Order: sequence, then structure tokens, then C-alpha cells
Amino acid sequence: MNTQIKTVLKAKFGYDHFRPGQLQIIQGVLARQNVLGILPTGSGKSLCYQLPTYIQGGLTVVVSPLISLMQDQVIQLNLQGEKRVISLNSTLNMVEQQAILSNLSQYLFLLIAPETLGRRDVLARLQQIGVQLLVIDEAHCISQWGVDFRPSYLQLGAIRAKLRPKSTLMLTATATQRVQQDILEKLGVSATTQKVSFSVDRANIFLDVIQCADDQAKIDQLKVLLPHLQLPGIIYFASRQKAQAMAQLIQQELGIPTAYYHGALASKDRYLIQQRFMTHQLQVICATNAFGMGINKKDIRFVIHYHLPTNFESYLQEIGRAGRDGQQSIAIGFNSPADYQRQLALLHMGLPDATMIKLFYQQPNKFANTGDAAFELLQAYQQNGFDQGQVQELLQHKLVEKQQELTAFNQFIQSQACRRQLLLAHFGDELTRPHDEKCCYQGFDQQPLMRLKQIGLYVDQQSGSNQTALGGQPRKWPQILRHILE
DNA sequence: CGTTACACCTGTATAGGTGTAACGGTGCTATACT
Repeated sequence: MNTQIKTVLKAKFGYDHFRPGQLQIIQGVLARQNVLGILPTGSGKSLCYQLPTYIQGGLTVVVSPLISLMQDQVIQLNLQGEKRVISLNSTLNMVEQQAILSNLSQYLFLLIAPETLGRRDVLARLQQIGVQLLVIDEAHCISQWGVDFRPSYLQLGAIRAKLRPKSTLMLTATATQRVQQDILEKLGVSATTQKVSFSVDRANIFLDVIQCADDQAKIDQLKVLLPHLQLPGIIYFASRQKAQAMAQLIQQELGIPTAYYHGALASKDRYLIQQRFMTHQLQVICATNAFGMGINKKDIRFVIHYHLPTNFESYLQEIGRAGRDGQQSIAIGFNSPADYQRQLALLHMGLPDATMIKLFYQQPNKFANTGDAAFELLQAYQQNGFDQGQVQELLQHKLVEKQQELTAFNQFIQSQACRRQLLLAHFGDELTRPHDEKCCYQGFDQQPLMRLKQIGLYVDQQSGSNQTALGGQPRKWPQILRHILE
């Protein structure tokens, strides 16, 4: 079998060797086992389901969280010369969708969101055709989004039971022990899954946390740091408004081509900004957590958290966007005493409390058409047969879990020990090399520029890469970007 | 917690101060309308 695998690797993908983890995952899939693959970003996860599909034939259904990710995958496969791939989503009208379902047997790969996959007509058709391999891409979404954001992710267990695929492959770059267990339980494959995991450590990313007295101190710190940082980079915020305001400030006061990015932007603007970032027309993106999944830019030199997230997974996902080219990069988090309350507030957002759950189950129509996210969530649970007690317990449990994660993550933020060791420990990993000056910063002094020098990322303001990266025309960009920044 | 929106008050300056409440993130799909 291994000879055949190698032949296909060369013929279809043009490679002579596998990257760590790939072969083991592929062998598991081909042996009709369920596999949970935890591989660092950029280590070739999509090959893990594409290659076995070519060997075993039949339909591979890939569950993907975002339409843009599905489209990326379709394009990537098309570029590899594969035409038997299709994405079923709401960008297509009903006629087009029906055409795809009717001709499903001619495809090798179907990319689909859990919401669409749960549709009766889609499930019925897939049961008819038969699913060889079920892939859950970005599988941490089951745990991260399932309960309180996209309840369809919780239905994947029931969906899988109906589809009865020969094997199920769950892929992610970040999953703590708890999240791993959660994924397997919710999919109903705890007893039958083989785990293939590699260290989530990103050794070329220097970890730094800067303690700031208040919001103004963060802004001051940004203004000091940015002119001396190698570009490009991402700055994360916990609110759209702040992201927008800081993008303007950086653009105007520091003259760095910057745009903001968040969930309220039209999809064509999102696409445009991504493209301009990819092609170096934009050097800094000020974003909420909407920016990230599917961003495949190799040379991002820094990720700054103006606001740190509320858990380890989000943090690791977000800093992991830096340094995919293997070059030295830096992850800087800003923390201020006021942040904890904001983080706490975010945990409760969109979660209906006990009173609302009770009211909803008594008089569901009272909330109809209010556009309320909590209502939509309750409606989804009700439609899937959850009673009041179950919903209450599920959401209460999730809230407690989130609070525990926040507490643990804040200990990490406040720590003066080796942050990499703490981070890795949370993912069940150990340090692969001893702590040194390129690992992380231990302590709370206010000299972050010194740290940049120490790891070789300090840029001299006069002869810096800011100008050279722009081909000597740094002042032309702001005009081009005006409509994005308005 | 920090910021913002807005009702209310004062008492004629139809604006400015004050108190209170709400907000702050992530996306799929279906449906109704232009």
C-alpha cells in the first residue's frame, strides 16, 4: 500500500516526501479508521484527505466553516487539475443546488457547511450515493462554536450516524485535551478514533506580553513599537470600532498602509483587503477575530493583541498566523487591568440566560423577528428537539467552561515564568528546546524595544524596511486606500 | 471596565450638562423585498 501512496503523492501532488504526520493520517484513513489529526498550521492538512480520496475513490465530504474556505479549496484543487470538486452553499440558487445534488455521483469532493449538510434533502441524497470519507476541517469549531454560536456543529454527530462514512477525519491546528475530548464526544467517535498529533509549538515566534496601565498606554506603546517592527503584521482587537479607529491612527500618524477588517464589512471589501494584504499593498491589518481562518500569508512578522482573546485556542490560532515562512517573528500581547471585565463581558454575549430560556419555551413567538442572536440560537435548539432543561444545562455548562478557560488564560497572561512552557503545557505538549532569549520574555518591565533588538527584529527608523518594502513610494498608498478607511 | 447613545433637565442660550442603560465577536441559511 505504501508504494501506491508514494506513487499518488508524486503523480498528483508532485512531492517525493511527506511532511510529519501526513503519512500516518493517510494510512489511518485508508485502513477505515477514524482519525483526529492535530498538525500545526501550514503543514499540509488538505493533502491528508485529498490523497486517500484518489486511492479509495468514492465521495469525500468536507465540512468547512466558511464559504470563503470552501471556495479556496475548490480553487486549489482546480489548480491541481482536479475538476471533480464542488461546493454546495447559499451563493448558488436553488436550481444550481438541485443540479449539483442530481449529479453528485460525478464528484470526488463535496465542500459544505454543517448547516447545509444537515438539510433533509442533502442528507437523503448523500445516503443514496454513499459517503466514503467524512472530513471535518477546522474541527475545533465543533467545540469552539458548537454550543453558543453555530448549533449546527452540534448536529454533526447525528449527521455522521446517518451518513455512515467508511472513515471520519477531523483536522485542526489547535486543540487542548479538553477540546479534543469534546470533538470526539460530540461526533460520537471517542472509542474508535486514532489520534495523530504533533507539537503545536511555533519555535520561531517570540512570545511577549506588555502590561499597560490603561488604553492610552496601549496607544502610546503601539506608536513606539510599530516604527521599529518588521512588517507586515496583524493587530487584533476585541471590538470593531477600536479596530477601525486604530487603523486610521496608524495610517495617519505613522504613515503605514493600514486597513481595518471585521465581520460587518461587505464580503467584497473583505476580499479586497485580503488581496491587498497578500500583495504587500497593505502592511498592517487592524482586525477583530473575523480575520484569520484561511489567511495563508507566509511572511507575517508580527501579531499584536491590542486586546488579548479569552482562551488559549484563540491565542494560539491568532499568533500562529505569524512566521509561517519559518523566519523569526513576534507575538506581542497588550494587557491592562481593565481588560478582564471586557473579556468576561464577551463570554456572556449572545448567550441567553435562564430567564430568557424559560420565557422562550413558554412563548417562543414573543421573540420572533427581533433579529436577536440568542433567540436564533434557542430556535435552532428547539427545532433540533432540545427541551428547556437540556438547553439550560448545555449553556450553563458552556459558560462555566468558558470562565474556567478565561481564568487559566489570565494566569498565563499575568505569569512571569516561561510563557511558551505554560502555553504548550495547556495543549499537552512539552518544550522541544530549553528556554532561551528567542523563546519568550519573562517579566514586566517597559522596554519592549530592547527585546526586538535581542531577537534581531529591531528596525532602525531611518533605514528601516518600511520604505524598502514599499518600493520607495510609501506616500502613494494612503490615497488608494481612502475608500477602505472611510 | 470604558465608551457611547439618549432621555431628561434647566430654563430660555432651542444648547450644554447629567444620569442611566446598553454595548462590546465569530457565520451559516432562508426569506422577503427591491
